[in-house]
Amino acid sequence: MEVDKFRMIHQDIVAKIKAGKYKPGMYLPSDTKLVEQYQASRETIRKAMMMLVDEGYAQRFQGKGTLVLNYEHFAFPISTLESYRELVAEINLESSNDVLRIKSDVPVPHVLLFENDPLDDSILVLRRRNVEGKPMVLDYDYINPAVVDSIPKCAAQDSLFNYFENDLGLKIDYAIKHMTVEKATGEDQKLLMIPSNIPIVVVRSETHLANNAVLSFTESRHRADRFTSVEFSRRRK
Amino acid sequence: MEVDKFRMIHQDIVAKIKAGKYKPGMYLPSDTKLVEQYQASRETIRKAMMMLVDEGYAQRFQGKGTLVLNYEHFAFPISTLESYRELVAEINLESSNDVLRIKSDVPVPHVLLFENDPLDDSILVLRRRNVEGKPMVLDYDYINPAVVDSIPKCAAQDSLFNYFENDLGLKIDYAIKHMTVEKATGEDQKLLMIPSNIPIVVVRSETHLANNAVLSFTESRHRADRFTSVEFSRRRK
DNA sequence: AAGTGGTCTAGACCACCCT
DNA sequence: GGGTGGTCTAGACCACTTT
Repeated sequence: MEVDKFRMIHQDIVAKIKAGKYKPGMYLPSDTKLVEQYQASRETIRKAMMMLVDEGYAQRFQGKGTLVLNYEHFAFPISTLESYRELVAEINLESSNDVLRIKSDVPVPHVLLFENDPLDDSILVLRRRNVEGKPMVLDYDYINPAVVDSIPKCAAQDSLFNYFENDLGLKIDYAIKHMTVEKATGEDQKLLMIPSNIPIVVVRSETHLANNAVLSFTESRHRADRFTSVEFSRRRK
Repeated sequence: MEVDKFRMIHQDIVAKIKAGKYKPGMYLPSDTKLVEQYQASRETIRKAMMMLVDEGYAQRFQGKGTLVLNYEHFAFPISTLESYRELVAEINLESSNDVLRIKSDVPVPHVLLFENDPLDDSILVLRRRNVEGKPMVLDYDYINPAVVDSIPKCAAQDSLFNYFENDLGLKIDYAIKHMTVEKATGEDQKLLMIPSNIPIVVVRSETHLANNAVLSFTESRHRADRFTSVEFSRRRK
């Protein structure tokens, strides 16, 4: 799948960390050794290493080496653009997906339009995410009909990200996400089966493709009492 | 300040974007032109450009050029390791800071210890952040006494980040942040002057230095009805 | 002194977009 | 075909840590 050398090296090392071949607290082989091992130039090795550092897998020390960190890679990081399926797969949670509505020609609610992006009437996909059998999240996806013709129910059932990337060949690139905490609406209470006093963590996002076109506007509504997010952040100066 | 060439170039371009010399929708000069302009090699130019891309300032298109994006750099991104002062300064909000408590030999609450990091009794700094005169956030900082001897009140009043980085010369590197939504405690209600039905966004973090030592454990408690977070996220594959 | 990572270079080849 | 960005190389010099 991966064709670039530095990506392959990165993937290989991540796999070895996950497999426990490189454990937290250990030092990775030095750049020079990796140059040997992967038959690559040092800058290529460094590119792979910098990705590990960015993701919180490792930390580099001048004169010493590259330390494997013990940051746990799980639990809903809102700033990482990953699909729900990828996330729950990583934490080994049992989860299911109810497709509650697929409807064309739906206008995008005004609150979701952060910028003045015009968008024709969208395709709305409403899904409920259940973890361990309990309703956790409502996802309202308003999809750009100029990019995607229609959504087969099985795609929504499985994973929209998968459908967009693998079936349609779209390249998802970045998103801007706004997070707030709001009171549960009547629909929240009904669909998530919660009392009115449980607040909702609302994440509204605008997802763009590599060609910068808007793919979708999404509103994710999480029951706040079960919501957790873990972020790894590096200081930028 | 900046000594590295690629950092200087990056800073220079960011400054030009902020000054409106490069506007959203415009293309930046090509790599080749920037090589000329800054008298640098192309890889050095690319390093600076990749930083812009990571931060959401720009997007690169093969065969076309580097487009300036109109992502707004403001509002509390919880995943960016920035100090409160840096953030509010960027949004031009009037804000103040009440130092409510500075106390030594305080044990770190158990909920803040994500990993099994042992830490001697810490220095607790409790502050209240007010925006436009209204209490918004309570910050409990439990600082590692092995790294920092004591906290002068004026440092807490101004900015702990500033004090650590500029006065003590510490190099802050990364943090792991956990976010949840919880009920307001009695202390929250009293200090933030809110009724009991307003929930609290709680961000618990563990901040590390460049030498990987733990600098502090922090618990930030935001009144949820005023909390907003904006994140820029790129897809990693 | 030897080994580590951090930066920078000059050059190469490729894939892509436009005219 | 000429310009753009994406990848990769081989080599250089530096700052830092360890022996």
